[in-house]
Amino acid sequence: MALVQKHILIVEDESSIRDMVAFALRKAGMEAMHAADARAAQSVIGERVPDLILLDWMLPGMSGIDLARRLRKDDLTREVPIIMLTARGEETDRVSGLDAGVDDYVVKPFSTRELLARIRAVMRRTHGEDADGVVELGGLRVDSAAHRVFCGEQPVHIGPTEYRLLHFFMTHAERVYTRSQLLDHVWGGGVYVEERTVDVHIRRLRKTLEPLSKDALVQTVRGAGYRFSTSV
Amino acid sequence: MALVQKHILIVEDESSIRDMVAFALRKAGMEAMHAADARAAQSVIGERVPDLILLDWMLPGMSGIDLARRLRKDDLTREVPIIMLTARGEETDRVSGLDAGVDDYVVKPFSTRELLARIRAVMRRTHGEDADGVVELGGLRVDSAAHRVFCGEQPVHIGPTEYRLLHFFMTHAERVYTRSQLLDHVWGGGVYVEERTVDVHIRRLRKTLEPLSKDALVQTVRGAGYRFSTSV
DNA sequence: CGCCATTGTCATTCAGTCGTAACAAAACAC
DNA sequence: GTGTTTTGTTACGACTGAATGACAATGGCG
Repeated sequence: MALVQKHILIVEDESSIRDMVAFALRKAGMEAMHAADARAAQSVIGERVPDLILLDWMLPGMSGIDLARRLRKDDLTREVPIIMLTARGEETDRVSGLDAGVDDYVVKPFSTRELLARIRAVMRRTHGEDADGVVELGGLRVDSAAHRVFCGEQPVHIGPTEYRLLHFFMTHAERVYTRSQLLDHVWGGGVYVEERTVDVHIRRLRKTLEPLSKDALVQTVRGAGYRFSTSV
Repeated sequence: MALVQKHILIVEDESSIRDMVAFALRKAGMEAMHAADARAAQSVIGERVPDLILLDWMLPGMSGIDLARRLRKDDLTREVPIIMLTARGEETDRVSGLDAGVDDYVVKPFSTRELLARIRAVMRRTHGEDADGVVELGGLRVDSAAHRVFCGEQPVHIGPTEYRLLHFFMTHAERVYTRSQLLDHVWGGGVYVEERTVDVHIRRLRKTLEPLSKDALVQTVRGAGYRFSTSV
């Protein structure tokens, strides 16, 4: 966090909030980018993919949720964590937000303290991937630059979807994700795929990890979803 | 909340509001301290640092905002959550308040019910269950993000219903719940299930806690129901 | 074009979990 | 003490959700 300055994009139409957040972010040693609506956001993202996006729920034109969904569809932005800014009373819509693959929520009005805490929490969670794009966890190593997986020194052959799934898991370990969330994060939002398909790819992922006896890392949480965890 | 009485400081110049709030707080089992202006507030805080501060926006002399800022600077009071009381129409100024690190807002006129709800929410957030929803009690840890239970570092295998039951207990400890209440809270209202079913799940919960010798946390209150308590 | 890898879906099998009833044990009232 | 009420415990059938394997469709590549 201290070494590499994180870039945060704020998508918010109210300039007062935007300025406040930008000020707080800069004071916390992050680089603040901003956009007033979805269209502007997309152009900003086009120039530089931010490390995290703060997204207002209600936006003129395309809504925050729609933008989130769109971002999840794009390979370039699929992995960028999104924190939604919602007004009080909109919390009831949480479900649809989580379904869109949003990482967290902050309800307005919020303190900059809370916002920063959430940002740090999400980044910690999403962390793992260092500068070179190498994640190492539970005896596995994913090199996203080389697009390869290693177990120790031994390279592991893995299919494209299983690779993305594993990569997502390793950068979001110790947390349950529903099938729907996995579809959003790994497949990209708005894709028309059966939820049960996730099961199959979990199976395939486990099968490739089996000969390395690393299949126990992918855990089933009955009634909830799946989890990647280093503790049995 | 029930064990340790929380001290709440009300900084408000209108005595009518002050009294009403103080009355509501005491009825809710909290200790109310009060001050009419910033200077008085600081002297009260000097004697005892409260667990939460209710701060009027407009105060004679130093404004609430300034006081909040000052409290945030002091190491002793930096972590004390602050809820701002604002008159309607001042909401536009929210931004500057949020920047001062205020945790929440209540707009006058407010109901004591809403105020209490906000107080509890802020306390839950800043104190016990915060950020990702980790509850720790009696040597057990429930991580709702990971959907997991730990005893120390050791993960505990637990079924879905037992998990929900334990989670409810740990977030509502030191209090008896009837079987009917447990059914409402853990099973969800409108489900028709025999009351005695609760017994069975209590049994199952105890069984999974037994090998950790944590089963004594789940206590029977004859004629009333069950209770989760850290004291034997 | 034919081959192979990969993908999504389905049907089937499997395993875990649930609620209930039945009986044993404990606590209580008298 | 006895009788009654309340709770503990176990076993079991029904059910749900997950694992698995097979299959057809797709698409890249030589």
